[in-house]
Amino acid sequence: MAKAKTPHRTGYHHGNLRDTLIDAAIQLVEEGGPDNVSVREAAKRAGVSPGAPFRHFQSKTALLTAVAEQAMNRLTEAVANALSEVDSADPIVAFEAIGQGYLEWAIGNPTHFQIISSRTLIDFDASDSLRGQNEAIRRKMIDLLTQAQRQGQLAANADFDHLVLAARAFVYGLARMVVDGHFPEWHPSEPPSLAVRKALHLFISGMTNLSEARSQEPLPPLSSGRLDRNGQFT
Amino acid sequence: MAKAKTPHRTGYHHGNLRDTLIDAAIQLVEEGGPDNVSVREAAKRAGVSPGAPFRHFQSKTALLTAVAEQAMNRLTEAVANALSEVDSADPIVAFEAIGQGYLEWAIGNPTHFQIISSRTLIDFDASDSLRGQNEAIRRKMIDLLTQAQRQGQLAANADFDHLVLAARAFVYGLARMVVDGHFPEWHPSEPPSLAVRKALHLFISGMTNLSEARSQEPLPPLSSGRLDRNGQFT
DNA sequence: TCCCATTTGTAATCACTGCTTACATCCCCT
DNA sequence: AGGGGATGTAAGCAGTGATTACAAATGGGA
Repeated sequence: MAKAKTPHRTGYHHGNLRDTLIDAAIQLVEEGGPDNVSVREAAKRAGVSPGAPFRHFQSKTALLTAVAEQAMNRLTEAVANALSEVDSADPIVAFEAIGQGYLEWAIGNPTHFQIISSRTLIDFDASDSLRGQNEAIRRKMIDLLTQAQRQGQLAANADFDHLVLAARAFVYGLARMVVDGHFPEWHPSEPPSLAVRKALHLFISGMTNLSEARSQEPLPPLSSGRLDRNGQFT
Repeated sequence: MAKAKTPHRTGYHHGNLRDTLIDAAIQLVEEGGPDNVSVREAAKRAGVSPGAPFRHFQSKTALLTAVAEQAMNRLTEAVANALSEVDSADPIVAFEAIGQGYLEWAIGNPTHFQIISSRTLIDFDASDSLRGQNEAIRRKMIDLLTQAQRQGQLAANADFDHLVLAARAFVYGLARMVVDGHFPEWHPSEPPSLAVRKALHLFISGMTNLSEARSQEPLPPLSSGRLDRNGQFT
């Protein structure tokens, strides 16, 4: 946990308000999702006036960004943990483990997942930490695919950029479906944690068996009509 | 558009406030996303007092649900349109077209996509229309996969449930990545509309070339440690 | 040791939100 | 013609993020 070493409130001054506010915000997030966080309530829980937090955070967004950074640390940790438990030299197995670790964390921490995935609740671009950890995961994925290619598990002309994009989109989509509550409509018959593992395994299987022939076929044309901003074809 | 046939305001009564409010809400959504919608502002634009909308919508959620129903109509239309333009008997081509139509609509109408995908802004379960149209698309996907199987394009023991789940997750994930603004981090080199098409094609290729052997391998084990609600392994 | 600038808190206030209640007005049906 | 139900208004509640002027505590230099 975000150890807030509070040196006892001395009366007027709090002592460690910044960290205490982050902890309060985390608590609020866990109780009722990102929308349950209000600066006032965080201040109240820290035993402080409603205006005090703004000495430490320029805005509510800044507070939630601090929460996101902690959440991202834990996600990175979970992924690293999943990787370290792989007892195989097969890079594809490791690749799948990343996805599995990501999904387990997202499903186990849905509200934190929502926060790090949002670009309206937090200021992602302003955080070196958030951008850096995200990029680290992406690099690891590319590394593993490169290894797989060297070992002949991927076609020599495999399209890494789109492969990584596809893998990320797939895992992100699964996580969001669970978190957004879309599972009842799309897969009611099984607990999400299990269905997600099976789907992931299916995806990895498909990825490694891409025949060069079909994947090199020309793309189907765009729909002839263009979409206007109301979704109508014109 | 949601033709609000307004029979002239007679002075006190509005005449067609319900539809007018929906239109105003749509306008607000298009201007600044779902968060830009406020009941008061919709009322103001309809030229009516702040309390009036509550005669027609029990809550803000109910108003947004009405917006979602209109958006869903257009999504269904876009998908149907994409399907009708397929000039091939290959069910896999049609399957890809559904994904392509979905993605084009989502990218072209990001805020409407956000609304129909949310389960907090709207009351999805309470709307027969929303549930029905969603289910119709899912059925169509299963139909096409069934045809593909009959024609030998999918393994005889193909796992339809998880295949449809995977396809849906993949397309949903791509759409959300675009809409949520994750593309700069994951695929900065290309316009999303193009990258998305390529990734989709890659996914479809992988799906149809699933070797039975690998996809029937046992699942890798769950991470040995369990995740607590803070994302820590215990 | 004292002093004062800096840091960190308070109090009051603003504009905005969703929503409710009591009351006014108008339309339509008998 | 008139009354009942539908639809609007006015006023107001509690809660929000954020800003401002002011007060208190802290700690480093003389």
